[in-house]
Amino acid sequence: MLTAEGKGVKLSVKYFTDRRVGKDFMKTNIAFPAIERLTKLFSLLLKAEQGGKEKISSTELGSLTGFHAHNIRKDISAIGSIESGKGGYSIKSLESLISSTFGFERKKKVCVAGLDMLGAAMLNNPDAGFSEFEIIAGFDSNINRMEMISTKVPLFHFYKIEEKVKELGIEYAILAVSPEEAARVAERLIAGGVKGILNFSPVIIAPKNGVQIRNIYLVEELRLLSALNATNFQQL
Amino acid sequence: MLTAEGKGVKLSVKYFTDRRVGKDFMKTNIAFPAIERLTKLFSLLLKAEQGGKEKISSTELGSLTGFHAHNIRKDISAIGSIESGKGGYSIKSLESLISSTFGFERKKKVCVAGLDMLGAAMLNNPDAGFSEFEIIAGFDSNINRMEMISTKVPLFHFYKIEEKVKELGIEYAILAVSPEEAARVAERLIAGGVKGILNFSPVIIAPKNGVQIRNIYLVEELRLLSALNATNFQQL
DNA sequence: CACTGTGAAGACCTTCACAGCT
DNA sequence: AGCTGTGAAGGTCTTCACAGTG
Repeated sequence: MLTAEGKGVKLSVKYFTDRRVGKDFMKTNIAFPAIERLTKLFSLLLKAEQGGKEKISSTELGSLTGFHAHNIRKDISAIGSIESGKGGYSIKSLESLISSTFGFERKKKVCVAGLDMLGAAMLNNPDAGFSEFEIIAGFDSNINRMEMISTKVPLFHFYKIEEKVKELGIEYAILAVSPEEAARVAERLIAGGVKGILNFSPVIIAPKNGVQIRNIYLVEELRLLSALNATNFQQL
Repeated sequence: MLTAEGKGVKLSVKYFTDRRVGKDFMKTNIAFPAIERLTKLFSLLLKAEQGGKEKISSTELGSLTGFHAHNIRKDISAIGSIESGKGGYSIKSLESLISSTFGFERKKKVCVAGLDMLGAAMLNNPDAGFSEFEIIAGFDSNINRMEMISTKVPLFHFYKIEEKVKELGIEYAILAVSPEEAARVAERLIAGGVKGILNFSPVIIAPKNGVQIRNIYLVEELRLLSALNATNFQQL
């Protein structure tokens, strides 16, 4: 719940905890880890709802996700309060609280840049079709490769990125290109106006002008797993 | 990124502080976020070394990664101390400090389970070849599909997972199967003795008996990007 | 009375400031 | 002089405990 506690600007390096709304600074109490957890809960709720369930308690959610029930309640109370009673939260209300807070109801258009095997696999990812994300374009630099890909999604050359991203209203991009191309292609996507990039290329792309970036680098993820083992790190 | 999974216990090398985990107090020294950052630094150092550089300062590392120099120095000092002088850390020494702490020198065998487009792309990932990870087997349930895949890596049916993982000494698995198969296949991999799973299937697999798991779910990653935008969240 | 909601306490992580080394 | 190394301080996030609620 939003409290109108007047507070100064705090620019911590990783987080803005205070959000400016109009003239006032409103404490949102919503932290990055909380956003991550609530996003995971959302996927879980969709599944539970399909199973015909109507209510679910923080304890149940906890054992399904591995998060502590305490933490889940706190996260939920940070974004609002909802119908709850004997068996816990109403799944429908919780779902719509999360989706309205984070804008999950709205459909969003996505493109894939880089159509080697990994990119082509993303282009045809069946899972995206069941979500609010719609993959509506693919880009590559290699005409021959593009001709060999079988897909219903229209494909274009890299030099059309800016034009098509604007024209089609693409908001998010999945990037799967060679390390050499990554920075240049990312810049074109940003110039076109995407708001976020999921980067699977083996290069770190730094966040820029409010464009959200997630870098997912296969070898680094494997290294992290092995580092966790080497230090006997125990995930809860 | 981090991460909600960052809960846990660690074995320490030097200075011990007590950390509470459940009811127990365990010794701890190196934190999850630090392991993540050091892993990223390692990839970066490899690249810098190829460029012929010999020394690098914490400030330089900071601007390349977006981390604060303070934080980087602290992370490094948590795992040991090394040759440093005028221009900063010796790249070679820093590299070998990180790799010996986390066991990155040792070669590790990896398999891919699930050979639809995404899995097949992982199987042929050229990047893995330049790392300490070697992909030496693929598994699937569909014989026809397996015959259509062109690769040098030997492929087997799911029912051989336990046998082959043991026989070949496979330590890590990349999982890219349907949501229905995910849990069963993961159990077979664990029964065979893998120590970590990188799960790209649209299902959360919970960590179990010290087997490290990273769940990377395309739609959820896109949702996180859009949630960050919806809350005006600013990354560093 | 089984559940949520939440201030307060505490664990954890980052940042700071400066001593210490080269 | 330039850079690292690190206790201490300061933020952030999680956990606790119990009040509040249908």
